[in-house]
Order: sequence, then C-alpha cells, then structure tokens
Amino acid sequence: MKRRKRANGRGDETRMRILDAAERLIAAEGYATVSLRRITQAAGANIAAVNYYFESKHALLEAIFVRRIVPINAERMRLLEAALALPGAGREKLEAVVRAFVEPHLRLTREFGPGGTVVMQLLGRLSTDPEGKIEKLLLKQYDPIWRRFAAAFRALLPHLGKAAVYWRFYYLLGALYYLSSARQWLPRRSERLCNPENVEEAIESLIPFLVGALTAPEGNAKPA
Amino acid sequence: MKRRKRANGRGDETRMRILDAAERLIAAEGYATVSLRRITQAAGANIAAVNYYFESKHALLEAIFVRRIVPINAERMRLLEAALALPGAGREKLEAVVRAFVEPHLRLTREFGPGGTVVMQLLGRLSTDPEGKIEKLLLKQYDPIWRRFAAAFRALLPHLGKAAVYWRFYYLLGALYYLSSARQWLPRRSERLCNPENVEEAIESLIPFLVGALTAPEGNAKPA
DNA sequence: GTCTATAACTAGATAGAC
DNA sequence: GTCTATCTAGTTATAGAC
Repeated sequence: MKRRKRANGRGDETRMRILDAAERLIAAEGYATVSLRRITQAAGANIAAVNYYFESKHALLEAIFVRRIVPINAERMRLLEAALALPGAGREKLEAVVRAFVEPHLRLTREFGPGGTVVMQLLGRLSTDPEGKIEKLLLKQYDPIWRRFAAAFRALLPHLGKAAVYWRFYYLLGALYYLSSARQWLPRRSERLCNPENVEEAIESLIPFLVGALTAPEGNAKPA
Repeated sequence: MKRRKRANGRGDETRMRILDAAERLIAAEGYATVSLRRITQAAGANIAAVNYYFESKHALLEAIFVRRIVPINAERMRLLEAALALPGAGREKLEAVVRAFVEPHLRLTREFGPGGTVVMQLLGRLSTDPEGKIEKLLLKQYDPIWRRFAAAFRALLPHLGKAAVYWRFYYLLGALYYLSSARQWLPRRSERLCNPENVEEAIESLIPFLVGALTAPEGNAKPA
C-alpha cells in the first residue's frame, strides 16, 4: 500500500504499463488465474518490477481498483448533486439520479478499455476475501456513494418502504455490473440485436429498465 | 467427462462428499483459489480420490455445475409451461413467467446450501474460459431456457422491440445472480432491514422489481 | 477403493549484480 | 531502475502398494 518514491520518468511509465497489462489480463481471466509472470511479460517489464513498484500481487490489485473507482465515484457524486438540484421530485428527477449512478461506470470503464470488468470482479471478491483487506478498501470507496444514493432514492420513492429501497438499489447494482460480462454473451443470444460495445445503446436500454423497476409498486400479495 | 463405473456403496458416498465439499469451498473462495488438497481434506477423502472419481479438477467443476443446474432448469421449464397455460396475457401471466425463471434458482440453490453461488461464478467464467470447454457446457444447459423464456417475454411484452426484450432479459439475469453475493454485503448496508437468508423475502422483493422493469415503456428520448 | 509417495510444474517473492 | 537467478512453497496429476 505504501507508495514508492516517485521515479523521474521511465519508472512511472513502467509502473503504468504494469497497471494496464494487469488490468487487462485480470479482467479477462481473473485475479487468481493470471500470474505476475504473464503480467510483466505482457507489460514488457521484468518480473521483479512488480515487487519494486508495488509490494505484492495483492497490492497491485488494490492499485488497479483505486485507479478506476476513484474517478467513477467522483463523477457519480458530481452528477448526483446536479440531479438533486433539479426542480420537483418526479420521474425526470429519478431518472437523473439513476443516470448519475449508472453512466459514470459505463462511460468511464468504456473509456478505460476492459478495466471495468475488474471493478466488477473485485466487487464479486468482496464476499470471498478472507478478512478485511480488500473489503475495507471497497467499503471506504463505496460507503459514501451507497449512502448518498440510497438517501436520494428513498426521497424520490416515498411509496416504498425502507427495506424495499435497499433491495432495489442492490438489484440495480446487479443489473449494472452484469453488463460487464455481456460482450461475449449477449450478441449471440440476441440474434445480434444487442450490441454491448455500444455504450449509448446499453445506457438507453438500462435506464428505463431501472426506472420502471424502482417505481414499481411494492409487492405484498404472496400467491399460493 | 466420461463416467467411472458406479461403485457399490462406499464409493458413491465418497464421490458425493467430494462434490459437496468442492461446491462449498469453490462458492466461498473461487475455483482457481481452492486446491484439490483442501477439497479432499474437507471431504475427508484422499487427494487421489478426485482423480479416481472425476478426471481432473476441471471435470469436477463440470460435475458440480451439472448437478445443480439440471434440476433448476427442469423446474423452470415446468413452471413456464404452467404459467403459459394461464388465461389471458396480462400482468399476472407476466409475473408468473418471471417467477418461473427466478424461483427455482433461489429456492433450489437455497435448498442446496451455498452451491448457488457456484452456478453464478461459473456463469461469470463463461467469458473467461479459454476455448470451448465450459462454454459449450453452459450453452447446452442454458440455450433452451433462454430461448423459451425470451419467446414468452416477447409475447407478453408487445410494446417492446425485440432488442429491448433481450436487453431486459439480460439485466434480469444480472439482478438475479447478484443476489448470490448479497449475504455478506446487504444486511450491513441496509441497516439490517434486508435479510438475503430469507428466500421468501428475496423473492417477494425481486419479483415486483423485475415486473416493473420489464413492463416499463421503452426509452427513446436521449437527454442532452 | 483407498492410500502414500512422488513426479513435473508453476506460483509469488527476493537477493544481489549491474 | 532493471535485470538474472534462485528460494520456498504451493499446485495438479499419477504410479503403484495394499
């Protein structure tokens, strides 16, 4: 976790190349599967470099994650403020809030290449990680976001109980993160009608889905 | 993949113990992370047994997956037929179809213990697996399900374009599978209001979410 | 069927030359 | 900063005794 002293020029570049290669490979094949040897080889760097710039494989993973999630969550906060500043409390406002949560993830992970799936994988690892380490990092990054958006949803969905809002926010996360796996799967299963590479298409199909989901009446009738 | 000759009594029991232990560990920590040594140790079996009953670690994974997904998808088909036999084409019918897809997964994975997350992880691996092997297996198990439910959704959602139906079916999968990771995360983030251990609670919060999502009007206005 | 022993290999990490 | 060489410890898989 602790930073090495910054290098003059060449060093930082190597550091970046390692980050890029690791992100790409881990997104494609998973953290445990990809070895540091393959990462450094793909980065055109030496195997020892990863321990020079980072402390361990684990610390490299954290660096990858932080590099991506920080700008995404900053943009989320910025857009949330803008959305909440809108007048009224109707459907448009809700849509703007949903958009504030969804767009930065999709747009920025797109910009960054395949790195977005790493973020998703890391979220998946949250439940697996033995104790503390990654979990603390994740909570630190996500806690303010989760709180602020949950409060916003709660204010905009007065017909729902508190628990229902949390449940739906959680399902929203699921739909969003699952998009990261769509690239290889969805086109073939959809007669090539859906193209996840197209961010606009993904966003404009996801937003009405989520708005409809959030605004739906709360179910209480349990059929036999 | 090819089956060993069936054992008389003791053998099948060992086989099952290995399956159970492997499923539990892989669900908790991931396929690549868990070694055959730990699996056989947890199963009270010998390291060599896994190669005796299965052919390899990979074949063991396939056996785990097939054991779970076959009854789940059979039940899905059964419930889908029943749902489609309902009169009319309204909201109740749609809800029954959604329920037919969602309930077997949640109820049977619950019954089976933590095995449900393995199924989710395997779906995640679909995109990662080098070539063919797991992917073929997955498609074989999921292809009929995907087709039949997509057709049902299409018939029940005439206001949506074909692409929108596929997109929404895909998002539905995301929300459903993400539930498998909820156990550790959601209670703490929801002031303990949501309890993913309670299957009924999960189902009854998920169904209206999904029905609302599927029936929402298709978005076409793209705000500046 | 179940075991021990081991082969054949790969992993992350690091010491030390340059 | 970057490299080679190597250490230690882990892995899957299998041969062969019982």
